[in-house]
Amino acid sequence: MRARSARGEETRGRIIRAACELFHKQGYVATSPDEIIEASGTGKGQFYHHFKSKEGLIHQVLQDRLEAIKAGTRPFNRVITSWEELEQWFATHIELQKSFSMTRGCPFGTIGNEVTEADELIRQDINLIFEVIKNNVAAFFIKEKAAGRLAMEASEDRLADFCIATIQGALLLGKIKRDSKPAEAAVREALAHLKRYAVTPEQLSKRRRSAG
Amino acid sequence: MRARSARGEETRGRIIRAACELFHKQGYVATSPDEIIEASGTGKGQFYHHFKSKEGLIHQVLQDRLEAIKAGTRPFNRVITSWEELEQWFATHIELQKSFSMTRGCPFGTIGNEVTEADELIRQDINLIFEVIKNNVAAFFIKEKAAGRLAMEASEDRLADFCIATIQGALLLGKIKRDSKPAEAAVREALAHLKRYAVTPEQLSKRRRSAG
Amino acid sequence: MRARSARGEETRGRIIRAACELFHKQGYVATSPDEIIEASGTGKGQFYHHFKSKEGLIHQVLQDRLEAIKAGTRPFNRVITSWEELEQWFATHIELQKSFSMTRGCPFGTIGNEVTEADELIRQDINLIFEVIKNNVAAFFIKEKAAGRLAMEASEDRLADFCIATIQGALLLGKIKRDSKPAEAAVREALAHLKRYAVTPEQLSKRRRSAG
Amino acid sequence: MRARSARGEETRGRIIRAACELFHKQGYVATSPDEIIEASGTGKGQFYHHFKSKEGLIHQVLQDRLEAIKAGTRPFNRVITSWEELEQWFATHIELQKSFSMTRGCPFGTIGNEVTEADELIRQDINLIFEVIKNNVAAFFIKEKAAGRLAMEASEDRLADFCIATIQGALLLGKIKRDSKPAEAAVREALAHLKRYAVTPEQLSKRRRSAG
DNA sequence: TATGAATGAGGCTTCATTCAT
DNA sequence: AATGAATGAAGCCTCATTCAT
Repeated sequence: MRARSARGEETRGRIIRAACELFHKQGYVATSPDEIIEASGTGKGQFYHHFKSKEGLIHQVLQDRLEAIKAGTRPFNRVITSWEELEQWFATHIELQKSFSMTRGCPFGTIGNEVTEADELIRQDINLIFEVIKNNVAAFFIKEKAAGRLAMEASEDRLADFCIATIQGALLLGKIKRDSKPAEAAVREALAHLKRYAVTPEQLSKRRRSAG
Repeated sequence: MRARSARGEETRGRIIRAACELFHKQGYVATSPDEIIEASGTGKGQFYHHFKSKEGLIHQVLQDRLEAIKAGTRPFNRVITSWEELEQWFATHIELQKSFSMTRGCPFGTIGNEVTEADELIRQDINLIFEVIKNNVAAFFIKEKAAGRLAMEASEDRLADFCIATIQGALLLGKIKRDSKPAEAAVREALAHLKRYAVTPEQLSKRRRSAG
Repeated sequence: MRARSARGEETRGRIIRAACELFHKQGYVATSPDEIIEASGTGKGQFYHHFKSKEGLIHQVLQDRLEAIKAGTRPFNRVITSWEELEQWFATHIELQKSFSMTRGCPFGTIGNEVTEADELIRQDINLIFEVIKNNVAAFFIKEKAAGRLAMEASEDRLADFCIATIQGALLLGKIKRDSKPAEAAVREALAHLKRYAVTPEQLSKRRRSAG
Repeated sequence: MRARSARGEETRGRIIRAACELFHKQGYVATSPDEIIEASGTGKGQFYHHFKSKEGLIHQVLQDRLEAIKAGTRPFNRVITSWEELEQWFATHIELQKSFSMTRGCPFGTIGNEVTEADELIRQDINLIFEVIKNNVAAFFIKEKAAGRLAMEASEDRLADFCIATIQGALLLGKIKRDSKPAEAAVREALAHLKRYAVTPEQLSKRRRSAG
């Protein structure tokens, strides 16, 4: 594939960023190409030059986000290596929400919530993003289990789903109530639950001894 | 105020029901008055005869739902009197979702997720609905605690928020994945957590003895 | 014709008064039956019970005004018997306009200005009203001339048209400028003109002497 | 700002001209965008591409007229240099009205008559147009006075307001009566009044001699 | 690559009127 | 006489997209 010109790439990026911001703010259904064009400071033709349709743009926006998530540079998708970092993972989401005065939910949850049976492609894009995020969380539990620091009865997969569900639900609650407390309460309980699966060093050594 | 004529009331009801169904299916942003009019088999003017605007209709739809919830007749807002019923409360939500082939989320979560800063009135309506639902869940925990069947350190309020968040997140996840398993996984973990706060009869009698 | 019931007559009157006020404020094109119904505190059916259509109502409103004008009770259509009263006739119009903070024109001029070729009936109603008003003004000039107090070369008819035109133009100007000064300036010049036709008592006695 | 494409400019012009004609014929309240679109042979979107709203279009139409008036090319806003031309100024208005079989008033008066408190911007546009027209008339009186050909007691400003009011009133009367005679009568009286302020050459030379 | 003109379907709402009670 | 439900055309405007330059 021929490399796009720097100029074109920049315009494309501006459109994607403007769209991303607007989708987070008001969802994609409520966001019109005109609004994105206006916000990105481009012309009408540029929009359809870079994206074949509004749906195509949404796809590209999500691809873009997926890449960023895979890169793992953002706080909420950094590799989790400790319980503390898991705690931070939850906290970061709520901090983001607070930074918008509790008026927005999760950027991906917002989009996922909007999809209908007609938006199958978008659903798959969102699904992929959630898959990657989930795998990141699951990886931590897998690693912990492998190290014997997680109770045998814990299902890493289930715990990851539980994490995703809790944070999504917490953010939705926060947005609906315009209040961070219920979101924090939910997260607190979720963490309490997760930590019960953690095997402490003492338990671990005792277990090893008896096993030995 | 004099009672509305049966004729008008029926049309109004048809519009509300059609709207409710469409909002659940595709959200209120993506639903046009025309679509509701078509679905309810009314004329264009009737919509604006009964509701002052689309926003007004959304408000009425939510008022209507609120009344139904307060009445407590639907499975997901019936009074919860046992752990089994709590479990059922979670299950009912997922059953509803399954009945729509996992293509929809929670009717209220869907709406709540769509609200922007411009829809403050709707946000408040949704908030009220969640408040009522939460109180119903919280009431169970309060009752259990009063009976000494819930650990002292459990916060009934926080547990209720946790329940709401978990089920909302689970339904959203289920919709995005078009799969009930992750939703069920999340709910299973949530229930496991909640039950840890439960005090078993044996524990209870032991505790009473030592207290006596 | 059977007399209408007092109750019905009252509703009819309320509608006419509300319509009259709204037509003056914003013209009849911009005024909807709904608005009139709302302002008169009636039901939808009453409107079409008393008037066969919006146009029919306009006609009735103008008939109503015509009667009032013929009765000659309002300041701006009282019989004019002196130059002072003519001056007052002009002033009254501008005072009315001032009482609405210069936001409205003449109630009849406003309607007359709106008529199109499609509103032939309304045009005739308005025409009749202007005819009666004009005749009232003309009557003064006729009386003055008959008494020898108006220059022979003055055409009573033309002067009356001139009065109507001037006051209508003045009120329109006042409304457009939201300022009474230009309206007053126009009226002042008009009066200056009219008075030049007046024959003073001295001129009159001199003329009589020479004629005798 | 870069010049618009010839293509766009032409469409825009067609819309403005169609609107102008319709506003004159039936006022702006009674004229719908659809009607203008139809008359200008454009598509629906073009209307809102070129004008931000119906009100925006009205504003542009008036701006357009204002420019034309300032340019002074049309008969009714050409520079007035003699009493004969002033007479023509009045006559031209009535001729225009006659060309429409006495079914229309002044294009600007019609619009000015329709404005309500909600149309403040339009009112200001119309006001500006009347200001320019008035200044043109006033300029004649100012010039005449400067040349000593106008009575000292004449107020140029007041006379200009008087001219505007008279012609507006005359046109309204003409439209309401569908007859040019009352309008002509009013104008004839107005001119008679104005000419009384004129100082004839004989008076002028006599005055100069006595002053010398 | 870039601009914005053009298109027409559709979105939300009001209009004027008629009908049933 | 009175109420308000019903109707569907129309009003103003935005939408998503394509086309011409």
